[in-house]
Amino acid sequence: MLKKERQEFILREVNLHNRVLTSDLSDAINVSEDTIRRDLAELAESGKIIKAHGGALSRSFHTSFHQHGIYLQDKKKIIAQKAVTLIRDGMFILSGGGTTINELARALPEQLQATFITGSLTAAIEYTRHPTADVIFIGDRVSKNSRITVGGDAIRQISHINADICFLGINAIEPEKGLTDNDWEVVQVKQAMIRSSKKVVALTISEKINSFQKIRIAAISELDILVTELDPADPLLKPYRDAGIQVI
Amino acid sequence: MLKKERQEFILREVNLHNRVLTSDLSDAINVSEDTIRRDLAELAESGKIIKAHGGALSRSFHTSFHQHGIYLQDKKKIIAQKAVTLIRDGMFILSGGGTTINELARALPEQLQATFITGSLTAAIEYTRHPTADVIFIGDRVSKNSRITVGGDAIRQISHINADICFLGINAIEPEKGLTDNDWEVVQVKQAMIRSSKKVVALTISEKINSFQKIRIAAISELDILVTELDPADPLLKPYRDAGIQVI
DNA sequence: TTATTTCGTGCAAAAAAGTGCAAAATCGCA
DNA sequence: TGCGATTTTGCACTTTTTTGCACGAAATAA
Repeated sequence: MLKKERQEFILREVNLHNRVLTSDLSDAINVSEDTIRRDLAELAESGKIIKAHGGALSRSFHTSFHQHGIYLQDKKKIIAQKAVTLIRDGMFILSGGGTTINELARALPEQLQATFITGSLTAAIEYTRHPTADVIFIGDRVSKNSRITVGGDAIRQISHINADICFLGINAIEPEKGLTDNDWEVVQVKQAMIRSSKKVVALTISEKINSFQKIRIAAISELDILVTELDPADPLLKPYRDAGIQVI
Repeated sequence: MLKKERQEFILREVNLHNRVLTSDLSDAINVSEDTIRRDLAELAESGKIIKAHGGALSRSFHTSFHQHGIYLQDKKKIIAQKAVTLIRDGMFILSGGGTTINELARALPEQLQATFITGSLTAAIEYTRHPTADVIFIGDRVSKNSRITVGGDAIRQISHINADICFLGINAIEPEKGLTDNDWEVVQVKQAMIRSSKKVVALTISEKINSFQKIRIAAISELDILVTELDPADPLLKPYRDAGIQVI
């Protein structure tokens, strides 16, 4: 079998089954694994597949359908950079959803070894992109607006977790009214997450500070850390610092 | 034998067998390999064949592959169109993951009122795009390769469901070996889905028919309906029709 | 952690390709 | 037909490509 022919075959196999093993291919084509490895390396070099330990993956499967709209994305990247400093190896991390959390997932250091528990479809996809992080998904009914799972079963499952830290992207925060939202079911889930975490971290862009919505998630006093794109010393954040919240 | 005559012979041979070896041609036409090499070089120069070390490949073979990305998606769209005809209002539908299932989710009729239960992150996102469909997510650990949830909890939850129909995008099907896959955890989940459904529908492009992988999901007899992009009367599908499977 | 698998690199043998050349065949043209 | 020019072909030789193997490094699994 010709080399080019062999590579075509491999390419077809990868695209058909999404993933191939070096050993299987070596077996099927009857050449040494070294040869297959070299083929995979070449195909990966030219961008046709994605190489992995032990085989290769289809490119089409792994390409990210990127978030459209870069609305406020820079700010959210800054927030994500700050937030990842709170994560340590071995942690169990409860995570909400939203674009800020997605940025957090993308900002994770390469070699991090941690477990992320979330009910957000988009956040889960971002977390699974990470090479070593484990991802646990909280199942239940999916809320169409927010693309997170909501409902009694989700809340029950969250209540069984003892997480080290909880990251919530929040919609509104105000010193008196606390954390608020306008979706009753989402609020229930966030409350459950707060109850199941040793530490609660709220992520928000400065625009949402000192705003509030209809339904209360939690009082300020239940919050441990607040992350914004602002300097921690910013006067806008003073009420929260005064309330004993660590602002970064 | 004239030079032109010889080159035409080579061209026929290439298009017939998709590949030729320099040594074979030299043998068949009784000229030195140098001459064959020069012929191949000329034919490749004028774009009639693809040269390779040791011989040459058919051009049609190679190019049809290059467009395979789009080509495959078209087939999957056809499959999705056929599969949606099986869905009725009010149904509870178990759904696996994969690109074919994603197409199914996009092909749902606007006014459909049904409940989709899935453990695939990408499929769930597609289903939530539908205006009226309800989406239930099966939670557990997320497998990085396939981006579906796997594990005992997922299987336990699936076992509590009594679905009307189950759509599985499958990796390999063969009359004797049945449905097979190469990821043990994914297989467990698919088996659970089959057990929990009144009807089992397998979706697959024709390339995967009569191929098999390492781990068995189910025997052919457990399958009710097979959906491919081919005409149901296609001879390739005969063994499955004969096995009592409804092929559409 | 330890054990196993897989990877990357260098190396050597074998196959194939490129190169220059000369003999043979073919062509062009009177 | 004759004769030089051109093309084609095979051969000897060198260079490149391909492939499998060995061995230490790295990654993964237990």
